[in-house]
This record gives sequence, structure tokens and C-alpha cells, in this order.
Amino acid sequence: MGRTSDAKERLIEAMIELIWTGSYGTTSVDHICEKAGVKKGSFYHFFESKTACALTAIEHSWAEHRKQLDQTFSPVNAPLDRIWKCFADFQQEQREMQAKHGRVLGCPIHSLGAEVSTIDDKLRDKLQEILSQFIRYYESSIRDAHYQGIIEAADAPALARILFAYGEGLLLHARMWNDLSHLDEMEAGARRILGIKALQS
Amino acid sequence: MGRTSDAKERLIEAMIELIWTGSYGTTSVDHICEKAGVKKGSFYHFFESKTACALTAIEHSWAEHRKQLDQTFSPVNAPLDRIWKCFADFQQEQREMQAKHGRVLGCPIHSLGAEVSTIDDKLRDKLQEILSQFIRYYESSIRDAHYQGIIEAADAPALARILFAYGEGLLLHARMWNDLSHLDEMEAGARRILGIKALQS
DNA sequence: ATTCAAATTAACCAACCGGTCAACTTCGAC
DNA sequence: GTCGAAGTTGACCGGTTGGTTAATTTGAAT
Repeated sequence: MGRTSDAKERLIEAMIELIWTGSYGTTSVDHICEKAGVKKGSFYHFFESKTACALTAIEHSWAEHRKQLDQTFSPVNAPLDRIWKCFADFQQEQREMQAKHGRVLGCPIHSLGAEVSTIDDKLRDKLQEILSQFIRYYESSIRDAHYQGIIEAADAPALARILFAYGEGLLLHARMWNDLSHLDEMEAGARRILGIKALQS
Repeated sequence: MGRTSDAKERLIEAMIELIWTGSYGTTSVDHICEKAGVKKGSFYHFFESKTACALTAIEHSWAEHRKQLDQTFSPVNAPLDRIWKCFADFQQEQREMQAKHGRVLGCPIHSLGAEVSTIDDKLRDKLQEILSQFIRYYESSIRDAHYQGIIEAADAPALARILFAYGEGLLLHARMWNDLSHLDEMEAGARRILGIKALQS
């Protein structure tokens, strides 16, 4: 084997950060390389194309995220607490990103999805896959809550989709308004959607 | 006065369509000009920049949309019927766009907003303004419904924001999955959010 | 120490980007 | 009919885009 390098990891991190803080379109291979401290030739040594790099970066980012989600949505936790904890994690992540980049960045999967879903099939398919996986966290929490009689949710998948669409919308607003306070409403909004009275749970 | 021309209108229409079907980043001035059948020199005769053209295009598109919204949300209509009619209009528009372009396109304001809000201040401000106006349609409908005892909504603006975020999220999903059926759930989801029992209203 | 795949580098490419410009054509108003 | 503003044209600009290449350096394994 020849020598080893962390250049690939640096490129992945740079790509994620640039997509998140900006957009896919404005993230050029040159920018990625500059941020990662890597020459363009090396970029194409590790990735066959910009799209391939984005694909790997998204996969990598999601794999990291899943670890935390698996903890948050552990069946050991009370069903609705999982969701509230997930929201709290969202908030904290957005807070950290704002501290780091001076802007609220929202969900990179959706920002990217809105941008490329009509343009790049491979990217779109990967984003769909990730979102489909994410929604299952909501779904099982909701189903558990229903079986425990905490909420009324005969159709758990449908309710999960509602909650999910709502959360996305909120995150997008937070990005567009560059305002974290949009996320303060998240739990209250979810309580309304789930049909929970104010003082309950 | 010299001669007149509809080139500006053609450029505006081309820009809207290209942003909607693709993205702002992938919409080049050359593409716009080609689609409009206008030379680039003329583009910069009518607009001082690509951003300026986008701004005009968005304003123009929103002005057109408002006409329909003002009808849909006429206080003459029953409060909730305004919202259901609005959803039906959404669905039909998306259906038309799918028939025309072979893809579900979602809401251009949000797709654009996700893409440019961290990049282009002027565009971001304009999109914020439009969305702030849009949400008022929901808000007044909800307030009216509350006063008529149809729904329980002590905080109409907050509930309008929830409904709005949800609707956005759904439209984005429809775009990402290129699937109109996501929108079939819209009314049912809104009923859950508004707290309406199945057979009521 | 040698080997050889893995990693790095810089120069290079055609195509395209947003934007400019000066010359030119058109046509409504007088 | 002619004047002048409005509209049109195509060539042009420097910079950037995603991507390629061949030569070179590195370091882990033998």
C-alpha cells in the first residue's frame, strides 16, 4: 500500500460545510479544494465528479447524524420525550451553526433537495432515501405514543409525515429569516399537531 | 418615445420558469435569453443585473398570484373554505406544472429562498416580504374561524405559522419526490393542525 | 533498502459565467 | 419626413466552471 492521507475526509467536511452555508450551485470544486487545503488534481483522485463527492459527503453526514438520532429515539425513552429531545437537538445544532457561521442554516438535506431535485437524479434519490429513513423515527414514536394512549393517532405514518413536513418548513423559515426564534415554536406546534393539551405530557 | 417591445416580459417569464424548473444557480443569463429569444445585450438593456431581473420576476409573479389569492380568501367565503380552496388551487397549479414540465415543481419562493437566503440579501428580503404577506391570508381565515367558533385558535398568528410551515414542507416533499400524491394529504393534515374532527365543516 | 501503490502537484482545457459596449435599426411623436 | 428615444445586435472581456493529465513525491509493507 502507498501512503495514507486524510485529504478525502477534509474534502468531505469542506463540501458539507459549503453546501450548508451556501448552496450546491455556488459551491465550486475550487472552493472545496481551497477550504480543504487540497489541490484539484487530488479532488479528482478521490472523487470521480462533484456529484460523487456530494453524494459521499451527504452519506457521511447522515451516518454521523444517525448515531445521535438512535440515542434520542431510543425506545427506552418515553415516546413524546424522544420527539422533544430531537427538537432540542435541532435547536442546539442550529445555535452552534449560527455561532460558527453567523447565520441560521436550517436543514441541509432540504435546502439541497429543493435546489437539485429537478436537476440531479442521483443526489435526489439519496436525499429521498435519507428523509424516508428520518421519518421513521417520528413514526415509531408516534405509534408508541398512540399505543400508550398518550395521543390519538390511528394512522401513525400519516401523522409522522405531517409532523415532518411541519418541522422542515420551520427549519427553512429559520434559515430564510436567519432567526433562531422560529424554532422556539417547534414543540408547541408539534403539540398542536399531535393533539396534546397544554399541560399534558 | 422610441419603439416598444415585449422582450422584458418574455425575459421575466423565462426567468421565472427556469428558476422554478431548475434553480437560481443553474439559471444563467444566457439560458434566460435563449428561452426568451432575446440577445444578452437586450437583457442588460432592461435589467441592470441577473439579481435585478430575478427581483422583478418574483415581484411580477407574486402580483399575479395575489389576484387569485384575494379571490380565494375573500371574506365572503366561509373561513375554512378559503383555506381548502387555496389548497385545491395549489394542487391544480402543481398538476398543470407537472403536465407542462414533466415534474412537480413545488413552491418557487421556498426553493429559491432555501438556495439564496444565505447568499443574496436583496433576494432574501423580497422573499421574506412575500411570505410574510402570504401568511396573512391564513391568519385572517383562522381568526375568522375562531370567532365563529369553528376552531379553537386563541393565537391565530401562531397557528397560521404552523399551517404555513406545514404547507411549505409538503410542497417541498412533492417536489423532491416528484409526486403529486403528497398534496392529497394537505387538507387532512390541515384539519389535524386546526383541530377539526373528521366529519365537521 | 527497495518496491510500488497511493497521494500530490501544477499546468492545462474547452465551455461557460455575468457583464460591457458601440454600432445599428426601428418606430412613435411632432 | 425627420428626429430622437427605445430597442436590438454581436462581438468582446476577464474570470470561473467542472474536469484532465502527466510527472512527481511520499510512505507503508516487504
